[in-house]
Amino acid sequence: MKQTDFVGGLAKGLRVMEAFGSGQPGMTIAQMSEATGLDRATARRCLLTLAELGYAHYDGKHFELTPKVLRLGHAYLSVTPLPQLLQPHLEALSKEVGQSASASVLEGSEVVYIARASQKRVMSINLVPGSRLPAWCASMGRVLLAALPQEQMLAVLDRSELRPLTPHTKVARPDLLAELARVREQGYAVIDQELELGLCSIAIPLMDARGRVIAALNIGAPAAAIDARDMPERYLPLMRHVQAELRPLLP
Amino acid sequence: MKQTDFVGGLAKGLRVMEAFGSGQPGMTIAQMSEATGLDRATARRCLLTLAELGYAHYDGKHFELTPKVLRLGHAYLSVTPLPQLLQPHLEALSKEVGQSASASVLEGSEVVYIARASQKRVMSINLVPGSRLPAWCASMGRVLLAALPQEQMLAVLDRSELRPLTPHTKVARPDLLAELARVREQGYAVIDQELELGLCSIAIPLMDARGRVIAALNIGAPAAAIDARDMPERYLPLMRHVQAELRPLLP
DNA sequence: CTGAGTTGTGCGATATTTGAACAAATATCG
DNA sequence: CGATATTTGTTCAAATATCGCACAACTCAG
Repeated sequence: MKQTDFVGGLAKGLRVMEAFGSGQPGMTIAQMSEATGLDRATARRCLLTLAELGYAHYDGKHFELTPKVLRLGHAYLSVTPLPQLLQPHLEALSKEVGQSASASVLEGSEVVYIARASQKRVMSINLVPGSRLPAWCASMGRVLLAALPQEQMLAVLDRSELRPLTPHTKVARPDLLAELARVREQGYAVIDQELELGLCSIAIPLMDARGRVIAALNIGAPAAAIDARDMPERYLPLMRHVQAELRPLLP
Repeated sequence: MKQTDFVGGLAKGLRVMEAFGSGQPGMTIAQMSEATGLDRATARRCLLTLAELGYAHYDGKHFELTPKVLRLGHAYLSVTPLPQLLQPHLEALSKEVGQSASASVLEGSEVVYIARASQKRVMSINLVPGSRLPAWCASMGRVLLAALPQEQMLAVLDRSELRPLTPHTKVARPDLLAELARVREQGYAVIDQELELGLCSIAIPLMDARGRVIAALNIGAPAAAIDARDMPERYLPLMRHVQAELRPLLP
């Protein structure tokens, strides 16, 4: 890409907006400068611009994002067919099994939730469209990684920080590779409290009409409600049904 | 605000991102230029920058947003206490009454959904956090407008396009003012298919510890399931309970 | 009252926006 | 169907705005 085809101000402003996500609700200019690596003067200008446009609020000391930023995510959700198409299926599935159902896509080394029907909260973190989890230790992430060409899959693992999140987390690379091979083989992934204690989940890939994996579908349940080993038998048939139903609808 | 404290490139880029929301999933450079009023060259630079940063995808002809933009909305949702606090209450409420429950705030002349627990789809439009509806004809909007100082409330109505969305929509200004006065009086608003045929809803304001109205809570139901006139009796007690529970928790 | 930390400001150097002109692609019409 | 018209995408140099630094004003704690 040509040097002159890049709008630096936009890139910096987006850096600033993302930086709001990690930290306290209110950020001062200096904190923002620190968090983004931008010059203080630049961070200040970006923040003032966001405030002027109504994306942020400034009380003279702290800046915070306003609900207006939701417009941006909404600009994606409302015109992209995939989330809209999935949502009713997730709701039906969620109701049928009495557990939360979600769909996500792979972005870099993380899965991004694009639709979700929640039944009850079992995770400490609140998952909404836009939430992100490390791919290597989430059920949908495993499914999506397993669908990648070997080379890309390994590249993602290389970039990931394989750190145990619970005592059950598989972190050894050989274990992970074996697990991913098994996932590719059997067409589904099961996670037993690897991401968060007390949470099990099962995921399958969603293919488009040409057979390319474009998203993943999962059901999450409290470990207290069901043993992870029973999840395939209990949930897979329904999930496969949704998978088959959606396939011809995806372009 | 000082002229030099404004980053034009950021403002233009955000205009571009929002413009994706209204239209087809894929936008050409010329369409974007048209939609934003930016010069074609500028629109192109913004789009290429977004593509370079991974917020958009470019196939040589059409640009479309990627799920990465969800990060931005998520930056708001994940650090703002209000949506997080509300979500579990909405889910409990939704489950208890078997209908969808939502929360929203006022932004300009629109309500923005900040949290939602959906039970089944009754509206043709898919509501998610970030969705917007005109305040004057939505139940939560009426509640939030009624809480505004008279002057601001009138200003919002002046800016709104009072167009009937269904045969039931109240559009006459005197009717609306009388309705808003009643809403302020009784502390709740009921909408009977004014926004969409077949949809009824009831909303109440959510106050913070100091009594300021900061958001609204609603329950939406198909007109087939319940007569709008029965909603207060059936749903208000539970909603008031949530309202009272939340009030001391809101800063 | 000091001093560390933070915020606001002015300015030269640098990078970006602009608008028109050109090239490529697509649509229109005889 | 081919030629012309129209739209679209791209390039370039001049005009303009931004960047980051250094410094001043301010705030808050000890």
